[in-house]
Amino acid sequence: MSSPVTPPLPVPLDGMAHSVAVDVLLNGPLSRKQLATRLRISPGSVTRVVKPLVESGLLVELAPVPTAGMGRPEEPLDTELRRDFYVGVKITETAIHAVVTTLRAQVVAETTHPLASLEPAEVAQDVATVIAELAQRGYAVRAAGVSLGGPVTAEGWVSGAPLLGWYSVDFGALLRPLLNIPLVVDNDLLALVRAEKWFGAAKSYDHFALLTIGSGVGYGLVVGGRILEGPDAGLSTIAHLPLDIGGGVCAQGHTGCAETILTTPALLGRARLALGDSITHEQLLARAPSNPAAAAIVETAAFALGKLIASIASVAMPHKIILTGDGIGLAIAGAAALQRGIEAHRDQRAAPIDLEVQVIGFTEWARGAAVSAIETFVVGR
Amino acid sequence: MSSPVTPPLPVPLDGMAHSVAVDVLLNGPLSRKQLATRLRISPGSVTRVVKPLVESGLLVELAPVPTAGMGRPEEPLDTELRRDFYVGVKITETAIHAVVTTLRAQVVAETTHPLASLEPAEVAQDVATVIAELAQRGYAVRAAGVSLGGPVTAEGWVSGAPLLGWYSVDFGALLRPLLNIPLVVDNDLLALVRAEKWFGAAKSYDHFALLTIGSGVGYGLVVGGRILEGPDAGLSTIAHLPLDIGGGVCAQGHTGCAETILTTPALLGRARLALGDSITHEQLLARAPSNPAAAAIVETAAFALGKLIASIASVAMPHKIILTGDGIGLAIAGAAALQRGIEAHRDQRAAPIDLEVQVIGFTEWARGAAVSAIETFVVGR
DNA sequence: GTGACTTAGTATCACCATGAAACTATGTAG
DNA sequence: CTACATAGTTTCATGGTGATACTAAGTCAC
Repeated sequence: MSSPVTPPLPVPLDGMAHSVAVDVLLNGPLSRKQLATRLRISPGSVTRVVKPLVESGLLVELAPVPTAGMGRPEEPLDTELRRDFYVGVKITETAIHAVVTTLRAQVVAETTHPLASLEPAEVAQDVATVIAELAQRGYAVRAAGVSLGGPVTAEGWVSGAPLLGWYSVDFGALLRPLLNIPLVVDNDLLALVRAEKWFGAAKSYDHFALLTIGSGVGYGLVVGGRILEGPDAGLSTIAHLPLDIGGGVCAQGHTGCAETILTTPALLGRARLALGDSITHEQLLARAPSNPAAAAIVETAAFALGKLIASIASVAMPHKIILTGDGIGLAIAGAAALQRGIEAHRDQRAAPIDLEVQVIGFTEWARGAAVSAIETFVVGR
Repeated sequence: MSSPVTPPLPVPLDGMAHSVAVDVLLNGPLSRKQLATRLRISPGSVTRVVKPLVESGLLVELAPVPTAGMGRPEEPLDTELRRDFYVGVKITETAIHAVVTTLRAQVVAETTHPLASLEPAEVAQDVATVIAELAQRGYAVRAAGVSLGGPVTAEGWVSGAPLLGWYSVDFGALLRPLLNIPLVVDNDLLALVRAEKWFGAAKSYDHFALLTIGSGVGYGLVVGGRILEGPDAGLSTIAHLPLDIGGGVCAQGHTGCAETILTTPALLGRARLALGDSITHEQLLARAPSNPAAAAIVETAAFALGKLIASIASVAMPHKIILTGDGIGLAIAGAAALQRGIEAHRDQRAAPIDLEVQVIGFTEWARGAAVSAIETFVVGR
């Protein structure tokens, strides 16, 4: 597992130095003057704090920016992004998707490695191999984040990952000895939330929700700038929210759960009864405009999705809701029905819902895992 | 409006002095040793910070407590509760309910004043009269909190209070000149949340939800120790959450909203169709054990309430849910059905819901308003 | 161009909240 | 009565902070 790794960030950075470094990372480039205003400290303190950060190479001074008005131009400071890199790995039931990112979570390399076995020890070996291979491409990788579908403790113990067939697996303990860099194991959905929160569409929001649809229904919530991380957070219990008394019965015996209506398997189950066994998710969505039976299936599900979004808006009161996941095509094909579903259960006096639909792929999921590492080892939770 | 008022708290208290004063208020009595441990400061700092607080009379030293083990006994510090008092006023469509509380929100006096008119200026006059009368009983009232049903801005502007018929009323501006103490106007439900958070059942929780049923459905959420106070927070938009496709139609044209099922008017509407026009809420609940028609109405509603609670648990993920309000009898009479409603839509892997049912009256609503004042002018938000 | 002006960033210094350490106070155990 | 344990106080050095005066680097008017 050799890789061109130098020690991680010089020192874990004390209070104000940490605040400055994080502010520049997340909102940079920033001049000293801007930092003083944003962090509410005196100009003198900024000078004192910034100096060692520039000397250590963590921050770099950019060329003075020509100001519009009078006075000395500002000298923006930015994070040095060519020095430290991070690996993010998303484990699915068929493959390992890995990316290398900068400290600002920009993807600079990626790879996919098919999984021959789902045996935890073998997967750990495969993940270590993939990380070593990426590091050999010349990136100084400082830490790794690995994500998977299921609740994970801070130490990397997986209580249950149904799609992988893992139960009570201490994946962190399996993988950590195979790496020579710090490792964090995270729930995949929470990792995606972290990416949106620090570097994504929710960067300027400290109160938002993320909802994913696909093989399951995923949900994460950020309030007051903090990600909700209780034991239930990785379970996506929202999948059992009541949406339709006429819905099917879920694996736990509930009637009309979100997961009996919104997941891709649920959609395909209805579609195959109506349109034939061979139909795929894409075909179902494509046929909706012309085929009444397909349209009915899509619209019913999209309407229910709107109800779910309205419920989230009323209960969690987020300022923004990001909707994404492999099954996001439903929200696009059924956009009108989705909007009707929202309106059917939204208080008319309430603020309109700021809903953002995102199409993402494996890269974004893996990037989320990299952000887990950046958050854990650099930004701090 | 004369009242025996001395200036409010000496000084707004700086950082660590404030932390110490608040910790003793909320969790006292506490010895200096305990404060050092809890606030993670050195013993010397505690001595330095505590001294002026005792000298100013805000804190008092209690008798040394005989310790179990060896060593010098601890000398507990407690908040002086006989010096500063606060008034809380809840305005309903029929009356003003007012209480005087200590700094620790213990009710020491209360009164009710019927409202002859709902004209805002006249109500303001009545509130001022009630506050003056309470102050004349010998309590040095430092600040007042007033709560009502509807969204209120920080300055006391009421955008809409349907039960009072107030729309765009600057009640703070009307009332403030009539008082000689600081005033805060608050949403009634948020005020109740504040009382639970600082001095009530949720004191040890920094993440909980409060749900009330009665003439409407009220909802408040605390996450990370902070009360959600967006513009929608006072609207209780949760009243439109979808619970039952077979429910009635609400005033906004939605089908199966929580408010068409759970509110006392909704319950009575169904009961009068089945059991006669004269039945009251109490009678309906009392008859449920023996009368199948009454039982069906109660159980259907309680089941739906359980679904609502499960939805809150899944979406907001609180560690505790407090259920209360004038219509709380439904949750008691229909306890079994409520529990079935929860189980019908709760992920089996999720942690059990810590549900607390509270029976409260006007006193508790008014006390909430007093806590609004204490929070605003003493504890800080 | 030159000097007045404006704004960014730096150097110096007094301040003060903090923790470490030594000390005092007040109890129990033998 | 002495040894000991724990609470609380005093003293003092430290270090992060803002105020202030300063330097740096530009624009603008003439």
